[in-house]
Amino acid sequence: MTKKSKHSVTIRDVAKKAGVSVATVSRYLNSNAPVSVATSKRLKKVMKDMLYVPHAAARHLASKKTRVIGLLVNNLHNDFFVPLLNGVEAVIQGRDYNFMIATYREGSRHLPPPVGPHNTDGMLLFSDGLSDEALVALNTRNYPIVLVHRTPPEFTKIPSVTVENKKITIELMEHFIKKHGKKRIIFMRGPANQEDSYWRELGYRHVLKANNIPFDEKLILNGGFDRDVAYESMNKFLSSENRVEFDAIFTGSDDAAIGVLKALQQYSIRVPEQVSVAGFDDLGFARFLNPPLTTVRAPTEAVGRIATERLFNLLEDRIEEGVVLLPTEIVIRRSCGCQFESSLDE
Amino acid sequence: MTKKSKHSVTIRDVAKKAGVSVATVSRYLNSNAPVSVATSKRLKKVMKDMLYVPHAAARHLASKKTRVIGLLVNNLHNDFFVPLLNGVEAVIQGRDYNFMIATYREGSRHLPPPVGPHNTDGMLLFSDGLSDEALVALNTRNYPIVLVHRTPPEFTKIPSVTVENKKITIELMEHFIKKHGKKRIIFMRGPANQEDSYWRELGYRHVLKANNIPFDEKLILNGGFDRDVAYESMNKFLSSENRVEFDAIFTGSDDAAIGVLKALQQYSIRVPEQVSVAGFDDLGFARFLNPPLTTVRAPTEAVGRIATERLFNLLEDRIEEGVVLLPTEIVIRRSCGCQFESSLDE
DNA sequence: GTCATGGATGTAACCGGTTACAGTAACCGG
DNA sequence: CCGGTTACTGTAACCGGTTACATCCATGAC
Repeated sequence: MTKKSKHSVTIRDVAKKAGVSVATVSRYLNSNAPVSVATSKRLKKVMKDMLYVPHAAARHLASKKTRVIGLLVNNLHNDFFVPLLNGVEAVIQGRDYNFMIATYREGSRHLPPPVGPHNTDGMLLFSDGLSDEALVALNTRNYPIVLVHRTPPEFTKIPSVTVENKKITIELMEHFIKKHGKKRIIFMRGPANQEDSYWRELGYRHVLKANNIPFDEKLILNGGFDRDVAYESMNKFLSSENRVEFDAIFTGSDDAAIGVLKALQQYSIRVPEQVSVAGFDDLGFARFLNPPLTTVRAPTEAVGRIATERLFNLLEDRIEEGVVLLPTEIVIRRSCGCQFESSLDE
Repeated sequence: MTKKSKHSVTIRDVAKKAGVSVATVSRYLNSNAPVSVATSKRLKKVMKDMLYVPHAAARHLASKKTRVIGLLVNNLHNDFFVPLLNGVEAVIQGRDYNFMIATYREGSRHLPPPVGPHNTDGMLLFSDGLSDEALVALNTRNYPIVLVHRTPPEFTKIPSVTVENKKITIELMEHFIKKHGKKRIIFMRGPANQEDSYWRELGYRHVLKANNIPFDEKLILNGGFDRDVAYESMNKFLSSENRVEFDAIFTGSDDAAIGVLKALQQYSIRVPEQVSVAGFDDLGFARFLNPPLTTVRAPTEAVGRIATERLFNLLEDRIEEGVVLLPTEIVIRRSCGCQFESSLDE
């Protein structure tokens, strides 16, 4: 305990040791003004010797830049986030930025969200915890945000990255109906207010109408895009006294599909012989489920990557507005009833 | 542009409007000194009216606390991280802390890791990017760290949370050998230096010796605990001109198992009829793979939770040292050859 | 009535960087 | 030889909080 053991090396210590002013050290650090070769070399050595690492908070305070971006999500209970995080990470890696993850849902404990202008330079928003008004407020304060799987509020040009939901759901439902003759298709909703779920439901309803199949509220379950929620929900449905007929299930997400398959299995309902099942996302495990899962491939890693790139564009004062809509495609495997020998579909 | 649009509300603005000093405002914010009821009420209102949010960097600079903890991982390419992140998140949620994720591997571009004493109050370390010496250095500087799936360097008491690997691998291999008569078992390594992989390999070698089965270097593949790496590796092995016999595969992780199953499938090798396969982790999808995957259940969410709790103990000056070793258990399903009718194993 | 005590508040230094402004020396063209 | 650049460096104010120290007042013990 010769000195305050906590006290770390500051820029002034470095400056003194190198015989220059703090300004020069700062300039060397940020290479935003010329520093002579001799001085640079000396500083480099001194910093290394002293194990100097600039104090982030001091830097942020003075420069008004945190070099941190935030990602706000409802929760992390989903394998879906792995590709998303990877997309984000891939872009951040290149820059000299950090990455803060926070969960936030409607009615969260803390009123101001854990990430925002006070601790990040910008954020990716994959959460319905913030109202449209809140988004507009952030936007007009010039705080960079990029929405993920969410449509920008009306009259704003907040950039957004999402995937095509409705058309592809229509295609998938048509496949159930035309190819497999299904008529009683269960639709599993995602979390309330989740937009993907909204669009998928629109597609679902559209198809029913187009095929003269009556809409039945009883066939709408809540899957929460979550294996556990979906499992509970499916279980409850199956155990219901006056359970209605059904011959197919669109689970809304691959993760939910896992829960559904588990429930069906426990009731000895065979897939696809008795009911068709389809998911959404095409997560890595989908092709290896039992049976291999028919699903919709969503380019989630690309979503993360593009959203982050767009955020960096904003941070670097380039203009970014409007929605980037990435295409999705149906991946037919066995769970819908198609009799592929094995899923050698690619 | 009446005022600098970027300029946000500061504590002085609040103080002025409320007719008190900044000190009082600060005390109200941190409730670390008495503030009269009347003043409190007034401040509450003023803050709300002005939409005041304390500037994190300023706070950190002055208080020497960032209220951020870091998680350092090699990469995020694995569903394994979902339960881990959830464990961490669950604990952080309760406190008023933030959570920074960074990837870092041996020989990363930036020498000082992206998270450390300069921008976090402590960190969870699930990465082999930092040498033992680096750990010791951090530790002696009193920077709180908790290791995850990594043994503390010798002579240190750095807390660590991990799972039992060796004994359970021995059990699993014994199952392959005793129950299914396997003798040519492929062992897939994880990433180089990954400790779980090291212990599992020790278990593997132990069992071979105990059963008088010769060790064959050709049966050691690199799976990287990653579905793509494992797939490539398996593919290469299978396509090799002088490929050796094998009758079982311990993939090292469920994620790798996916890649292995894919490769086997493409070579029309049937699991478990021709070869047994087992994974590790028991990720959510494992029971639904085709065939359902025999694996080892690791309490990954608990690892994340406990590690984070221990980190908070350190932050709050409570003593934490030594290894917490969480138990693992074998989950028998079909991929090893056991003929369960269906995987109603729970 | 006096003095000690504790509640409530204010003043100003300080945290560790950045950067506007200023200054010096070397160099260059005419 | 001189005025104007350009390269490099230094001084000190500033970013927005926290907190040590001081002050003031009301209360209660004696």
